[in-house]
Amino acid sequence: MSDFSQAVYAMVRRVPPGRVVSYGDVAALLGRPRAARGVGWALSALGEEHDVPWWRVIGGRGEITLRSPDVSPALQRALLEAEGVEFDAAGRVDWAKVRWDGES
DNA sequence: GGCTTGACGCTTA
DNA sequence: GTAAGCGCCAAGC
Repeated sequence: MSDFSQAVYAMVRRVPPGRVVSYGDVAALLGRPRAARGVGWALSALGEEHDVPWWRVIGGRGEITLRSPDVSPALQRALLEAEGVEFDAAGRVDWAKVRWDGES
């Protein structure tokens, strides 16, 4: 496991319930503003054994963007809704409201 | 060391 | 507002 992936997991673990962050934001917090793809790759590499709330990481527009067959967008939406994150008719969250800026 | 793939993002048309 | 293209970074082969 590379330092970058480890840093990604550590950062995601810091995301409090009811808040979400974009791949680009996580990358930016790690010092790589353009490494959104790298963040996505790291999360896609997550195994069964982990305590990383990956569902709190969504696309830059506040919309869920998944590619993994093991996880459906509906599941991620359900997990977020369970934490108090509301979705609008377009399937997007109240970005300005639930966006985590890196502070506890 | 170089090419390909992928949970992304921004710019331009 | 939607669609397509280019650029970004990390990991696997």
